[in-house]
Amino acid sequence: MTTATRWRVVGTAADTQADALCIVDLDADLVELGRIILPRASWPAAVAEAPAPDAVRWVWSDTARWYRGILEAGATVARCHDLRLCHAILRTSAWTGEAAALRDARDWDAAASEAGVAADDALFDLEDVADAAAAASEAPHAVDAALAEFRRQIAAVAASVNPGRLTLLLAAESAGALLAAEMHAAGLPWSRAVHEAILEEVLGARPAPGEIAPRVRDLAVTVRRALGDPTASLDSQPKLLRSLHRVGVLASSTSRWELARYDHPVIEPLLRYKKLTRLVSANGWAWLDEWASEGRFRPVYVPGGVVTGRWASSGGGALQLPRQLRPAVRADEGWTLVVADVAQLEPRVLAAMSGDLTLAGAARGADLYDGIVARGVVGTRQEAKIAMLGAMYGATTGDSGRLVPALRRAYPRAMGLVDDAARVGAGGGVVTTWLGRSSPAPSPDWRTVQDAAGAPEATEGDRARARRSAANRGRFTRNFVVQGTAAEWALAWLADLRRELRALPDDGDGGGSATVKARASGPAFAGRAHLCFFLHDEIIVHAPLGQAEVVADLIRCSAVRATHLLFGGFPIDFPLDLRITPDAAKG
DNA sequence: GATCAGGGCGCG
DNA sequence: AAAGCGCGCCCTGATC
Repeated sequence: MTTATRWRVVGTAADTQADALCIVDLDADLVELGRIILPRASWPAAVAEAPAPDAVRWVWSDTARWYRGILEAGATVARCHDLRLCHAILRTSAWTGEAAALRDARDWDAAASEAGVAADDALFDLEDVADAAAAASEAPHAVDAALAEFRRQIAAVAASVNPGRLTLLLAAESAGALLAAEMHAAGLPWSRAVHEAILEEVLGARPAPGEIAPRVRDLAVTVRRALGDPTASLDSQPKLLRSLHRVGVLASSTSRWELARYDHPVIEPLLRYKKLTRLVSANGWAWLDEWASEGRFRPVYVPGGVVTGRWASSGGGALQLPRQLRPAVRADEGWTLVVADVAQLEPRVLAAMSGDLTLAGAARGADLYDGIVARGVVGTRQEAKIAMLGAMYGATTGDSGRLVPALRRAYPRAMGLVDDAARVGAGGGVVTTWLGRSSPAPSPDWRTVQDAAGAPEATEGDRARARRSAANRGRFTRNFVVQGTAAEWALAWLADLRRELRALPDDGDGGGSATVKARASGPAFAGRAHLCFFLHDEIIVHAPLGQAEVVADLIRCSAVRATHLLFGGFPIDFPLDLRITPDAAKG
């Protein structure tokens, strides 16, 4: 039996020319087994040809930086440990042990991922690294810096309050980093023709550069007529507001929901105008030209980009694609999409993490809100939804605030968890998700405001300000525990599914156009079902037609395994809405 | 000319 | 019909 290498740390090599890399093999106890130096050009090959690739966990400073070249070379890796992302988790987690050493490692706080920077920069482009600041930002990428940080992190987890859960979190976060890079490389299949057809239907024919789309222009005329001012500016909020005031619409803002309350001939065309100009500027022809080429939209995902642990995105508004344009997400010929989203992810997560068996009972079956109504807690599904969102967001007024007490009576454990989180946050404390991600400590400014309110000479204004900012922070921490744990469930789901999809056989049947066209997904994914989109509680898998049913089963099984991984035997369902469809239009 | 904050709105 | 969490992006207008 051979000794399986568990960890391979990669970084730039010290004391040599800048284009040399070093790989350090470690055994399971982090004992160094050996080092190799190689030229950077052979890095992808070194990965692709490593023995027993699925037994290796690569340890590197930043997934976006190290993985891109591998993907371009047509290879993938099974597992990694992303030091930058794990550092960010561990240095703020309330559970971390021996955290002082991590906090002293300042290089790692500053290290920004390459994911967000220009994608066309060459890997390891050190040519103009002349000044100290740039050199410092390179420091974490050196192999010995990476190795030292890795040892600090392993020690911090081992000495933590809950090493098991933190280990899960770091693994899930790192798997997410791999997936983010892979989905960028694969791209979301995007039909330019469908997108153009939608634009033309809604806006009219594509205008010449500098011109305004026909429907927008016509609507602007209508709106200006209703305003009694042929030169009124519709795109400047202050000017539009003044124009509205002149015709008797005394709104305090020009937001849609406020304008909708006024009865005036200008309102209807104005709201339509706003809708259309939004489509033009956010996802119009310019977007199409910039973001959709070769049948793919390639957003830059930013794992860990949100404090709660959700992903963010950069460029193209990947996480804000309007439902209107979803039909443009279209599988290649011979392929299909498997689209799955979780019904009411956050309240289900809340039920599980609070151990609220009553709420978990209401959640059994397809619709949690119907379950709440069936138990007589509130009257309608809509009320159940509003009440639940209000409870998780901290609503105090309106219908939502009025309905929350009913929920509190029916589900004291679940509501107690979010109420506690709010109380802790309002008092300046830190809250922590199920797997160990903690909210940031309050800012010095926040503390100053609270302290000022406690001083003897404080005014009523000081106290009101402090109450307001305490309540704001309470709503943030209230939501943090739920949103953050939901993000953890989703990551566990993704990571498991990714592993399952990797095990599928390559559909390399050479079947004509299907294989040819799917090449847009890049060499690593051309013949095999792969994840191509992720949005908080929804995934899309791009799959060869023949694998669709298998993929659907894998998606369901992964959800079950993710639930078990996080919540053990606690009886909570996470039902999926799942469909196999050539396009991602929402029913 | 570049940058920033606020309003507004798309997504969950 | 609504006001309560987390984002990114576009537009405008103010400011350097």
